[in-house]
Amino acid sequence: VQSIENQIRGLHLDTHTTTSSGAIAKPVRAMRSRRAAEPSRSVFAAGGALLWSAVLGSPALAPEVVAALHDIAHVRDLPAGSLLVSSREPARDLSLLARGDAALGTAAEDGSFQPERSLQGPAWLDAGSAWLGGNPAQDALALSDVQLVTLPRLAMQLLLQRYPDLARRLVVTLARQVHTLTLATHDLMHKDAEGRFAAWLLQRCTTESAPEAAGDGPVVVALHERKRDIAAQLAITPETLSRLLRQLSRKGLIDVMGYTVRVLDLPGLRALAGD
Amino acid sequence: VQSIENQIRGLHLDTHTTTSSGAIAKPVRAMRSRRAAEPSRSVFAAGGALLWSAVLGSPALAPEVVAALHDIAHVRDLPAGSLLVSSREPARDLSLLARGDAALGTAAEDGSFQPERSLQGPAWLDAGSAWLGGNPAQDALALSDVQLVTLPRLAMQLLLQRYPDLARRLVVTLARQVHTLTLATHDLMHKDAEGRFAAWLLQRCTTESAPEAAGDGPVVVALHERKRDIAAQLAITPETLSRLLRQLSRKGLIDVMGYTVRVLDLPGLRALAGD
DNA sequence: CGCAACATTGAGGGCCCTCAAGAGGTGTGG
DNA sequence: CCACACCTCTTGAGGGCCCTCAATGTTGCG
Repeated sequence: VQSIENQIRGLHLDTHTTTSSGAIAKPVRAMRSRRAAEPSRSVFAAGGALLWSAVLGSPALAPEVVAALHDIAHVRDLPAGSLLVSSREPARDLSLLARGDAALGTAAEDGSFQPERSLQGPAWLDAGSAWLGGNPAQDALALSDVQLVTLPRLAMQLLLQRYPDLARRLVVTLARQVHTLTLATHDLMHKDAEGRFAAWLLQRCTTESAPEAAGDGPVVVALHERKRDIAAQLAITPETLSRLLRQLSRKGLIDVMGYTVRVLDLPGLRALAGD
Repeated sequence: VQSIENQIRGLHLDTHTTTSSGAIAKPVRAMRSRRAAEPSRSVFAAGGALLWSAVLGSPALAPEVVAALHDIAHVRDLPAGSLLVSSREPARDLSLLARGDAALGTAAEDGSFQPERSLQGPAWLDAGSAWLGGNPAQDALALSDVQLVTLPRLAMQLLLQRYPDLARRLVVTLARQVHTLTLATHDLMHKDAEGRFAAWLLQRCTTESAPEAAGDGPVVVALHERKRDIAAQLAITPETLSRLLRQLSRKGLIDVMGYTVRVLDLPGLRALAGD
């Protein structure tokens, strides 16, 4: 249980870190920073096509569909710390994050926030709750300045009627969420902390270093979030994560330098991950 | 880890139990039984309308949509123990259970099966994987003789194009699954065994005794599955579940008689469940 | 420099799993 | 009909994993 201010502050710890001395000996924290320095054109630059293909699938949407989505979308720029989705009021819109970082979790009345999952860049915040006529199951908190896009459910429903391809993509989006959540539940039920962390690391390896060109010996994973947030995602305490890092490092599976992890033994990690 | 035969056998333990002596002193196991005694007309009796409204929502589907679904649906009667969905091969169909009981979980090569969730009656087995072009995240095992319905993804996609209302219902179905899984993940991450069991009991109270007419003092919950399966759903061992039952019973929150649980203190249970 | 937050490390303890034994019930074969 | 195998549930003893609490080191900031 921690205050929102703390979580935000953590993201701005190192706005000018790469300028400092050692890039090896000291933790190189490739946090998401310096965002304000860039112009705000964002994903909407190309008329929004980039945003929609990022969240609705790669085969580009028809221009008229993009235009229609653009018509019904409400776009808002919100500061870090904003509550983007609240489980206390009925979900009337589909919501997605066009730009910035956010955490899904549970917000308490006292202002604390328990993160369960973290999101970045263009990604859905909640594509499902609006269809159920109830409240979202999770809250969403902006960890950086963000651009929030909301799609009224009723308007979206009309669009689905008109553009069957859009409906198919929404189905795929939700199916992917079901898949991800099913795997997450499975891990929580059957794997211990070590296994879950190994699986987490492996996923970071594959999704992050897509250009797996260079000698695949030591894969380097940069931790984009605070370790306590990683721990929260794995449902363990920061202390346990710290011990796990040391433990795996002692076994020679990984090499930890601050916020940079070099994976030395992929098969070994896979064995720990269970399957 | 247990053999499939054991799980099946467990369901037929008491085919003629209600005829026996004491309904109070002895465990009254209202298991799903005597199914073979009933005629096999099943949910498809009324032209399938019952089935589809059960899995796709209450406002009845248009007759032509029902007919179209019926056209593309493959219906199979399978014996207990059949593997209904396999995570070892790509999902080409949406699959649902028209009749019977099944468990979702993980099947190992040695024939053992780790259940994670149990389903009964008309219910979706897997409405999502087919859209992803990959393998299902879970296996499904028939616990009783079942009627399996599969819908080829391609044919389904054509139907979604023709009938937008059908697309909307599929979206709602998937959204509901996302909601359920999100809550399950939350419980696993933040609640201990006692809290998860309390939450499970409360859900059984509300979904089961829909006709909450009679004096709401002692709510009676009948355990439809083996306790070891309940334990598996809660990600605890049968031993722990047994101890939990005794513990809650000693506290006066519930009263346990075999497979019948009387809930004596709903507010107390709610407090244990956390929220 | 002092403060605040994060990460790390150690000590202690609680929750829950593992292992083992026993009771009760059911189906099977002698 | 009874012995036997087999399953389930229960109960106890022991132990491991991970949490909690506390102290310390490090880094960034006013």
